[in-house]
Amino acid sequence: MVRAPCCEKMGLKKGPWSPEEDLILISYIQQHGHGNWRALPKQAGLLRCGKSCRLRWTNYLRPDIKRGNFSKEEEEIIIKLHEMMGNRWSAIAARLPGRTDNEIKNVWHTHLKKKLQNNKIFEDSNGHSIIQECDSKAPENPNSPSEQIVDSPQHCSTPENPNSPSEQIVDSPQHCSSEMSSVTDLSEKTVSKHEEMDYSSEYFPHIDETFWSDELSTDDNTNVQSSNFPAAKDEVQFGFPSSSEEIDAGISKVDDSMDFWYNVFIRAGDMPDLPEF
DNA sequence: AAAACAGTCAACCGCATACTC
DNA sequence: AGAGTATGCGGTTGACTGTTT
Repeated sequence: MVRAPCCEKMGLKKGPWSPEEDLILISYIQQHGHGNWRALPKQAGLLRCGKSCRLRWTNYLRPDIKRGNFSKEEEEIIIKLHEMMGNRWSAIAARLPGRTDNEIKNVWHTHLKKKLQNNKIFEDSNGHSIIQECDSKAPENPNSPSEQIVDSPQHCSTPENPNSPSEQIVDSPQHCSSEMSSVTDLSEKTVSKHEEMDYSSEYFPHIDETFWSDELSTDDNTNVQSSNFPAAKDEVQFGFPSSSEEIDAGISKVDDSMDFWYNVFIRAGDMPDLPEF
């Protein structure tokens, strides 16, 4: 299939976005929504490709994005979900309102992966997580009997791997308690392949079939008992639009959002003139 | 003080899939 | 049904910043 040319087109800007570009994009979407990303930059007067605009909007400018450091609870959720789903960042992001897949991916690679390593959880060559005793060193022989196969993303229940969850090698959520639980704690809860797991909602939200669908949007989390996700909805109530539908519909919440961004630019002393759309 | 190194994160790339005609 | 197009996604890159030497 022939792919349409995109950013390589001459004249299209790449690289970091300027505040002016940001405001133009925000302003345009506020007025017109983002029905067609490809047409958007031209109509908005941006020298960017649609893909770049979409990425900038979804990963940074979208007003329902929660900026700032991840809370411990959020980190725990990411770790748990990653154990279950592997690198399905968008699916993980769908469980963390206000966070983007890109952000979660970055956090995973920069903080959480290291955190897990510090807690002596290793991955062997097959992608299995291996927990090591707190006072011991990394396994020289990954097949040593003292190590336990805890989890492997490949073994998770996914549409591609239709085995029922009860048959999976999946780490129990309680292994990721607050403060990342000590390694001693982890090793005490040795997990073998056939050990019965506690999937009660006390530790983890109820998950139904649609959980595994990529199609879920962040505002469609009704199949998950969100009460188990601290810092979910309440923390992103700034009067910002909570869904793209609201934005598209031009609901008044968006105006609050614009006020927010205008203030940001004004404070920065960098308020550009907006073009007429 | 400055060079080297490490960490972080926004942005890009290319593939897969969904959608439209 | 199939070609063309749009969008979503995960992996990767590279610029920037902070820290160490």
